[in-house]
Amino acid sequence: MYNNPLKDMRQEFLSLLEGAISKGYANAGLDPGDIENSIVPGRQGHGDLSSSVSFRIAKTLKLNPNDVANTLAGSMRSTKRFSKISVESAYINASFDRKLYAKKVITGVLRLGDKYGVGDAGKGRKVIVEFPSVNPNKPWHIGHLRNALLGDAISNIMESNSFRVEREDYIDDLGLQIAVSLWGYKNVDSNPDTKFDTWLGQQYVIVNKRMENSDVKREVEELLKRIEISGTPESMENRKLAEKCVRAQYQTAYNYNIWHDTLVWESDIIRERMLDRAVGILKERDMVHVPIAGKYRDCLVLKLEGAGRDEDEENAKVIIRSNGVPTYIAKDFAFHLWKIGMIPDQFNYSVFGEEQAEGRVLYSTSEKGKMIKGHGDADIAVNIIGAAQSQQQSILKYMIKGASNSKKEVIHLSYGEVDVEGGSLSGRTGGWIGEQKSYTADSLLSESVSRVKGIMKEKGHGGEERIAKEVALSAIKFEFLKVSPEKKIVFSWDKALDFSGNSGPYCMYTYARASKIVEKERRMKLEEKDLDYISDGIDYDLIKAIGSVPEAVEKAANEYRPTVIADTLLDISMLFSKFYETMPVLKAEKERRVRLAITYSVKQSVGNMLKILGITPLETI
RNA sequence: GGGCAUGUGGCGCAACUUGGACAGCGCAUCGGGCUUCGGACCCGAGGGUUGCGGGUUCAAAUCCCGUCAUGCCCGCCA
Repeated sequence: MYNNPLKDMRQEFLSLLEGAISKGYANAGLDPGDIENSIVPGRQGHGDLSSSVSFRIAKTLKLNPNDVANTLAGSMRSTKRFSKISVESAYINASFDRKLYAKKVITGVLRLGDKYGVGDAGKGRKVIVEFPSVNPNKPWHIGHLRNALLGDAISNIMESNSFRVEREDYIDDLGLQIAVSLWGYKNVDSNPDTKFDTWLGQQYVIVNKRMENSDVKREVEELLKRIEISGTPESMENRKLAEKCVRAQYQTAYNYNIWHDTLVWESDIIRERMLDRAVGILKERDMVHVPIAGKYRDCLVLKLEGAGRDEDEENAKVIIRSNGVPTYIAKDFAFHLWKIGMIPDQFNYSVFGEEQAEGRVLYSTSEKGKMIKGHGDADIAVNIIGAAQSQQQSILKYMIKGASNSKKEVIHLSYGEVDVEGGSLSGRTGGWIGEQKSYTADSLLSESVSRVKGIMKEKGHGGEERIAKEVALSAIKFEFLKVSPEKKIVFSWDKALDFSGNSGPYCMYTYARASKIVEKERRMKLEEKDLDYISDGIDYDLIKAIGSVPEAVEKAANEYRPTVIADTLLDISMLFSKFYETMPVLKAEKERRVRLAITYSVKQSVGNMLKILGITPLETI
């Protein structure tokens, strides 16, 4: 069911080492972890796996590391999986038996197909991934897009490790920003002349300026109060406006092949009185208090580490304001307790909007829907959220830790903001609008598609819309996902529209070329004698790279880093290009069958990994 | 003032979490490959005191201390 060739080899090497060490150097006092960590992939010409344990042993026992290595290598029992174990500069280098290893990798891919790479680390556990949670009064800009792409990729990665995944989007339909938009909608303009979210976002910038007028400000604040009370006409108008905007935002999401399972509305958290329960828990655990004097008089304030003197502190954290209105973090806290099952699911759900791809259904919390089992109550809650909110998130984590005694995990996957040259993408001041093109996810996609069409034309390909779109998506997604999340990105159109080099289209091209070769072979077969025609060159390097795919998938999940997938994908793609250049497949005679099998394995691995990154592999581009 | 993140050839990044053999890749530059299975490709060359200074270690881009630079956060906003 699962296959992890490299991990198996690593484990076998580990047990060989352990055996030898327990025979000769049991007194060195090594942890099994030390030995495991000493194993690294072999460098060029130094075998396939290497261990540096001898240094460690030599150190504690005051011996010569090279002697230790030789003794260890000498006393390791021989196995058929390793063809050679040698010592070089005190490193113990193990070479795989090429034929055996190649067979294991290739037959694994042939057998598992689309499931090659899948691991079982998350079996029986559920994870909720929250992304991108854009305020419902503006379009997704490229910063939100980064969030969404990360969230989508993380979700796929977790699924590839057999976790049950619920993809969630939190809609913050309360608060000042939406009150401003609603006020504008009622008093300034309600006739959109373009896509609704874009129009509303532009209007928000204009109305925001009017807030400098104190009469307007007062009216908006009045409106805000009414919105926050469930059941008022204003709250219903507000929800309607927000839903209209969210529907427009989801057109963007669908265009990017991004989908969710659940939409959770902040106003529903209030209506369902989940907040009361959450605050109740804080009170039970004695984590909050109400100062009787000072700056925070009559507020419900969180007791931070320096408990007892919060009322003197400048930066105490308010949970409920003196006027009784909860702050954002209060609602987020309640939401998170729901995510990890500390507050039972009492939402009603209804189906939201048009159907998503592949018949997936998007449920939305709502007043009128019905109870549906299966939402919330996860073992791990992953929150994809901008680095600017790290401090807030650590307070949130502190609250959850204090309120819960379960082993459930809340992960804050923080990513660096996306800036544009000389500015930020502020929603309030309209930084996202740009000078000529807006920095929205929509315009990035349409610009990229027309760029791809141009390239296709140059190369004499048809320029089909569907293909151009998927290639453009591959470029955009790969570009964002190959950089570590914590790094900030400075966006420029030149860079964004340059698809050369380490790019999504390069990987797509690999997939298409491999597909072309393999397309006429209905059934891949591999016989024992075919293995003789694997050389010690690029063909074997390719096999090794393919063999490392399952480990990459596992690592990506452990570290919540899609980069690991992107790197492996590039690795295989680059090796395949070299292979393609130097080792003919269809024209080969004796080697034809192995090379076909290798090519098929490339296609399968690359395809599987592209899908994990949210990219659709195409056989023709 | 406190906190978080980042700093790697001209540019964009990888390797840092778990210290291991010569710091990888792409762009740009220069020089090659008559498009044989798809040239959105491949091969070669030049280009690095991994911000700086200490320390730990057989071994440091990686760990520790200090320091500098840049960005962000620190509201009864969300």
